[in-house]
Amino acid sequence: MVTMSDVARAAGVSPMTVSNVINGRPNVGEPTRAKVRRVISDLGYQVNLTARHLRAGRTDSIALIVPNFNGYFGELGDSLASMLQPSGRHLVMVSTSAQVDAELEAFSAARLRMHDGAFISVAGLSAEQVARLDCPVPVVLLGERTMPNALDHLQLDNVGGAKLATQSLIERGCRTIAVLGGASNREWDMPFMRQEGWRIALEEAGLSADPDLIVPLQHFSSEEAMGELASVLERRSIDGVFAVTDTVALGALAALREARLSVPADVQVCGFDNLESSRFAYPGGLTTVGPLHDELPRLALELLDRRIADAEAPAQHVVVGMRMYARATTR
Amino acid sequence: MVTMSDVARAAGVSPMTVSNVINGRPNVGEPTRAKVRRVISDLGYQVNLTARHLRAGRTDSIALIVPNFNGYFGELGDSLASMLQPSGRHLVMVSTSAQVDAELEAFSAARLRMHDGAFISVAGLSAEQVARLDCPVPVVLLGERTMPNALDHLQLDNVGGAKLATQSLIERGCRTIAVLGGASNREWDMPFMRQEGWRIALEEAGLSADPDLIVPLQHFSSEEAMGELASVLERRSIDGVFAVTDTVALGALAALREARLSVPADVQVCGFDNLESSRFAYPGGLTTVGPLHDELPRLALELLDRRIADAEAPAQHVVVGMRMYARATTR
DNA sequence: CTGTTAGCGCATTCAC
DNA sequence: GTGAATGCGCTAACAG
Repeated sequence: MVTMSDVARAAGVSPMTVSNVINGRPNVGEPTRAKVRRVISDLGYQVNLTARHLRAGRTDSIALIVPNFNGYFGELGDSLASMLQPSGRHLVMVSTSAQVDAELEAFSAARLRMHDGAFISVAGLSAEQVARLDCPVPVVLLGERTMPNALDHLQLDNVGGAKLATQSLIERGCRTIAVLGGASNREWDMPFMRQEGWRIALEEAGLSADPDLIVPLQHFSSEEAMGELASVLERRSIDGVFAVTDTVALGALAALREARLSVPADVQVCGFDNLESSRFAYPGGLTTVGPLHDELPRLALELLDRRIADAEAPAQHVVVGMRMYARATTR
Repeated sequence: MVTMSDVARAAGVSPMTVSNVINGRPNVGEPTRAKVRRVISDLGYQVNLTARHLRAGRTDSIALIVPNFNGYFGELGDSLASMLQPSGRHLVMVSTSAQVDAELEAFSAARLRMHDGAFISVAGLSAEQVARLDCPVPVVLLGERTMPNALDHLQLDNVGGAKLATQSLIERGCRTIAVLGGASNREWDMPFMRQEGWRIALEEAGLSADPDLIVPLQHFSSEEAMGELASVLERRSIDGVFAVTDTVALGALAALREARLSVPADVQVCGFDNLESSRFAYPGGLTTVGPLHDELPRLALELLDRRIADAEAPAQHVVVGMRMYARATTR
């Protein structure tokens, strides 16, 4: 491998001058600069980013650490990547496969230090585990869960969004609304918060939040959702489904089709997330709730850049408002 | 930050002994090992992976460099990430936003050297540009394009898959089949190869490959696909659509719905990729072609591990066979 | 079993 | 405008 010293020797200058040329520092004479440039390209020299990082402490990379690459997080990654482009930084996405031990490792100080900053989305860790995290670089939490600690935190309005979704189903005539992907425990995690929104909306409308209509899921996949809703449909009749994610809603639509129920005539469906692909779901787009387009990545980047600029700034907790995207799975 | 020397000093040993403990090397006495372990945890020490990389030349990370995170590549990333888990390696995904300059930078020796190996999916670079790539670590090309060079290369059978898709539409009665996302030029890139499969299938069946039925796309998004197919439907009638990706097919289904055409009665649709979510598309899953489940990531990892084991092994070009997944968008 | 020496490739500091 | 010295934190090779 060709190093900076090799270039320096070939150009008849010191390594430091090569470094100055590469980093565009001013105090190098034009002839020297040109000479060095030539040698660099002749030798095909490229900086060793690892050595630079060790020495200068900068990587120009930002990490996005999430439970999986597909669906919601993939879209988020694409948005963030394009937003980082102008500043010359790179987004690298890392998946924890939604496993607690993989999360702990990916969130470790050692791994975080590989980047200039990180967005981390916690799936399995408890609030206490997150509070114990040692973050050697600026970190913004993209959280479903409520995180009682000193990190910057961007959170979707889970309860509000779920309430909005459920209310719109009620307004459009639903009376028996299942929550697909409801809570399997009492923790304030994503399923529980979205279920809370469902419960509150029902109760405010004078309807009862029937526990029999809470359908917990393990993986929140379309396939699992389809199967679980199918079992519900075998034992009782419903006229609305609030799916806790758009991916889950996709499975719900499939189950309803199998059961020969018409959407939105017999059963109305509302999702959560507003995925790009949801606009193209049958029969003319999935009704769903979500933040304004690109609002979440924009705010996330603002939080991170603020933290990078001032490591001592007080931690901010920002809640992203949700709005309705009424499409064809509701009347 | 606490370094290895800090730990060594506090434990009354040399840095080398700390290193030996951390890396689980055998020749450390049990009492010393225990002592060092205690100090490490007391001080909250964590290895500096950058320094380790500089010194030892190993990162335990594999890069997956792709045009975007969403859809097909997101699914691929999830598969590869779980396959790498057992060997203790981590997948990091990097997006080039499908831009040529971003691709050149992401594929640069400097960036590749940050990892123990890389899977790279070329979107914009020409074969000559790829041939000039300087790869300082093992690299496997995941390519649509035919790449005439010395790198290991895993390629979908684009022509064969497209032919299979088109043949199945013909067998099921289609006579006027549009290729949505066809070629906009004469290069052997993904759209051109899939269009070739379409052309060959038609001609083998004694049908003509009408250029008017070739619908080029720029971004291969559902939205663009929907708009472009809508214009086609305004000017002529068709009874089949071969969409060059499942994402494009989703847009096609939406356009057909808007035009009040029934799928599969009036128009049949076949995609390409077999995305997870395609199984849940209306009306009972999208008919599509794709490799066997996880065959592509499995073969890709085999190629990479072979290359890691033997840098001098001859380059392999592997073509992944395609099969039909007949679902409800065809009769 | 443990310690010493040396250096990975770069950039900060300061001298010329 | 340019160069020499120094060290970021770690580990390979060897000495004891």
